[in-house]
Amino acid sequence: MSAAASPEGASRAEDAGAGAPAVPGILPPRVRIAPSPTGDPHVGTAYIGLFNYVFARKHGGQFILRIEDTDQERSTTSSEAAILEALRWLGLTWDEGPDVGGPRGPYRQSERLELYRAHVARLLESGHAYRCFCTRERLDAVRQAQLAAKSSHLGYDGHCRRTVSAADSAARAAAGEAHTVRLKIPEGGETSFFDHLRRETISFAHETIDDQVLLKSDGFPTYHLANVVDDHLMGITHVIRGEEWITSTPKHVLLYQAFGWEAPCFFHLGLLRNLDRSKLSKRKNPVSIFHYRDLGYLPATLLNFMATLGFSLGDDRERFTVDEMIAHFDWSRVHAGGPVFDPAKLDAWSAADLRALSIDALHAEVMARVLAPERLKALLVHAQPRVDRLDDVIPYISFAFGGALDYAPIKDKLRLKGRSRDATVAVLEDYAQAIEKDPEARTFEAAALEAFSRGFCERSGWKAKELFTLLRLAVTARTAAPPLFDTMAICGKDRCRLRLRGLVEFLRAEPEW
RNA sequence: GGCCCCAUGGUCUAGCGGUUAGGACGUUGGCCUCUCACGCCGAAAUCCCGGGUUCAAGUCCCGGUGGGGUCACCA
Repeated sequence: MSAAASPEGASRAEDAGAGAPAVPGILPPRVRIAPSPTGDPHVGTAYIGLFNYVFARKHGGQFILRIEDTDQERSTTSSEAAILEALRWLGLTWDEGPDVGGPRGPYRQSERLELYRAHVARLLESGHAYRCFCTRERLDAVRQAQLAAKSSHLGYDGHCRRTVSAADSAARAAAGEAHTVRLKIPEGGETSFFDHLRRETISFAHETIDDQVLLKSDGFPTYHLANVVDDHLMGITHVIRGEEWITSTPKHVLLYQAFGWEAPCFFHLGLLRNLDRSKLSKRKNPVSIFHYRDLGYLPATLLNFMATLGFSLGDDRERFTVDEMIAHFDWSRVHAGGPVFDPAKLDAWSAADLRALSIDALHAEVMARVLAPERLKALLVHAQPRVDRLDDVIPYISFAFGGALDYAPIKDKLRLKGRSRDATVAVLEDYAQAIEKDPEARTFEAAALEAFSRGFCERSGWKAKELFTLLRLAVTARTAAPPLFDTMAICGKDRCRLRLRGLVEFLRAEPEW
């Protein structure tokens, strides 16, 4: 097999002097982001995307969007569409991807299954991988035993690797027995790779690496296999991703070696954090890109803010454009620590950026986004039967705008008969959590929300009337509003999520009743 | 718990052996002003700890501590 594919005219950027090259790897670079379409488009994807995009633009390379939809359980086409929409909104345009195509497609992993199977066959043949016939039950039992024994290494015990002969393995597979294919990690020694952001070699002893499943029993590849095969076939020269991947990089390196391919250069960026320093999560912080879009941040503000989370121009300027970031970009200017995503600072910058707009530009933004005709009409449908004068329309529909609400004026209404404060808080949290897990309700369409909510009532023991009243108060801070589910749909998932959490916080600060 | 990563005010960062440790958000005092906001001026607040290297350490090395990640037929 040939070495890593190099784009035409590619050259290796080496520093003539001593030490590491100023720009490692093959130039111009081909980089990618590979989001999994399993939920709302995440700011973490945008964050990693920004650095990939900037690096590609800096050196005249290509920025590729690849959809990693190998999880049949969780991947949805609507999520994929949302990712594309969100990245487009931010202006992180890709050169190759599932929508625009490109020379190394297809760019959706579910359309590349044959490729993965063929490559797995190669590994099986070369002895770098083996079939595993262990059942879920056995795997669970092994894990439980390891946990109980407080074993320092958790992971597969290598049962099929040791006990199933090559002939047996092939025969059982031919007979149609369900199995996975695992990577055969070498027994002694270690595997290391150079992290070009940290400018350091990171090593892992083979004993600490699990025999990773490469091909699931449903015939779909896992991330590790698909990622390596695709990065190679797509000519990816630099893998710029989050540091949650550091521990699996040795598996990837071993795969490159098994295939006889040259591995790309790795850069692992720090993970975005909540205020409490845990990994950014929607429980504690808005993480959907749509949240930032729908609550009215300018893409340039968000991009600039994310850029400063790890990158700096090198002087005191921190307000800069993506083009300025490209002009000044250098890996030595990128910090490896995981930064806290502080919404207060984003808000301050957003305020400053809005003030810097001309009135005409501000007007255009408001008309296009806040008062977009479709959105306004959807609200007018509900305002029409309820207002007496045109001038009352705006105050009436005001619940659909803005972020957090003040619940102090309706404090007394929140005391539902027979429901304690804690029970009220609990039901709000349960509801918010359950809605994320429901594939229908997640779409936030009125009918789906209603069906879900009625079902939720049955499960939780709350009457529809009392729960719906509570939700109306949470979402609008009013006792009178359009039908609840229309209201929620129009306000949108992110605004509702924000307000539900806002009410929980408000109630927690109240004395028990 | 094993392994791995990270470490400058509360937060994001500048610093790349010698600085009164700079900027921004936040907090706070004041000015401006019909209110608020903006704007302007000021203040408090940081090099995690311990060794080592060096004439000299926030800066280099080691250890500790703390935080984070990861240990799935999820990515």
